[in-house]
Amino acid sequence: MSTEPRKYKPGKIREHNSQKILEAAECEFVKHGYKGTSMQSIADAAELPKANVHYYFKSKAKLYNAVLGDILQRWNEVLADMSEEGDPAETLENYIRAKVDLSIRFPQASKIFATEIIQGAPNLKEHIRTDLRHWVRSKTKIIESWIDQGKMTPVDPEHLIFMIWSTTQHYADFETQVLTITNKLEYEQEDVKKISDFLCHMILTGCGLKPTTSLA
Amino acid sequence: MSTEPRKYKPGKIREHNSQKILEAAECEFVKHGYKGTSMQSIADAAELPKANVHYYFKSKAKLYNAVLGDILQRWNEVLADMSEEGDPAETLENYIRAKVDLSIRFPQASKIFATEIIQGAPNLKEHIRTDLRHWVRSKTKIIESWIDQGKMTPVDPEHLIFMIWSTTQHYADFETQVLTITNKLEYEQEDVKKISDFLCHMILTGCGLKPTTSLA
DNA sequence: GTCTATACAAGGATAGAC
DNA sequence: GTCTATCCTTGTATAGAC
Repeated sequence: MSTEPRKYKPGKIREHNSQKILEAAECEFVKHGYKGTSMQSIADAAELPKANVHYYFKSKAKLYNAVLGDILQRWNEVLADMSEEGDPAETLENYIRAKVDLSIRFPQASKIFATEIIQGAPNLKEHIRTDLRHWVRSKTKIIESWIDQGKMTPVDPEHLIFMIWSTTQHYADFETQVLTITNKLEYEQEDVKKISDFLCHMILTGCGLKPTTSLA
Repeated sequence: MSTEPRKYKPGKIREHNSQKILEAAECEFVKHGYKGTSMQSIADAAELPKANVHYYFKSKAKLYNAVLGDILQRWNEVLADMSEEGDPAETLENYIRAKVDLSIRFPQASKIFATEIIQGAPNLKEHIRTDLRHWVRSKTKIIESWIDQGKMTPVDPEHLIFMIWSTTQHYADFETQVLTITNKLEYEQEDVKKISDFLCHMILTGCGLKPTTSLA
């Protein structure tokens, strides 16, 4: 009877539940870290029995790695297409704005990534040593070529990248501190613009470049 | 017999053990977060029985708060004496160098502080809302007065402070990532100088100021 | 595919011997 | 003051009913 006219397609429920679990897990891992998070609390947040979480993700470690994978994927969408022929000011500004945007929109992702690295990157060390290092190498080469072409002030390209990462991600990771100090409940559109404009001004000026937007 | 000629003064052992526990706890809390750290692992790291840790610090929560207190105290040693009459370039440069120095020397303190804020600052919200906010207010006033005096470019003082915090603390919190990408095992003296020089150049230039040290 | 019931280990905390 | 033995809770994981 109830087996013939299915309300949902076979994989539909699975997909839906998996997604709910992943979102709940992301939220819990942010608040208590990997070891500090229990499968029970994830199940509660996902409104599913604990055994269900195990059924879908086998173990806590596998679930955590699934969450990390999701985050890295989102991260990789902002890979900044730089080229030696491109304009440094425009390229850097685009990258900074994209990173700020990502930090404001997905602070949780940034927070889990940060926690993972703070704790010594036990699950990401390989990714950093290979993928991320290569990405940085390719970008520093382009920045060096810009410098050789006299397009910008000679600054250390690696530290420039670290500066962009640290300043943009700060608004996600230290969200609580920033909002509390500025006496706000959440970021507004104008805050995002102000932050991006400020960071573009500071970083581009430091590189001897002229930001397209001036400060208020 | 053994009660008369004491080898150590009464409070001596207590002080020594407390210190050992605090150091061990700091180390464990960095690696696994508050909830993820067990009293057993702290006791093991301090080379004492578990019950001893409870004897000295009553509960895990109290021990964690003791660790946080220690960190805040160290933090407050770098309060940067700014004044409206002072020189912006010199003042900012001193502050940046002091912060980099602290990050390199005590990365663990920075990491615990970062983890605490990432998780929503459950134990530090009050401190941020009162002490830290007041500190920031007093500094922004001074920076604003520098701007009014035409001593520097008009940039948002709050975001300037956030930039100094984020860029300097990055070298502590994201130590693992920075070292892995730059293919190093640990920071060397010349790295510290390079980082400080770079940050001073970028931040001061962005403020329309001239760093005392030029880039290589 | 879903969930209840349960096995078994680990964690926080304390009583009480030394 | 120090530490062993123990209590009770919570955690991960799974077996087996539905």
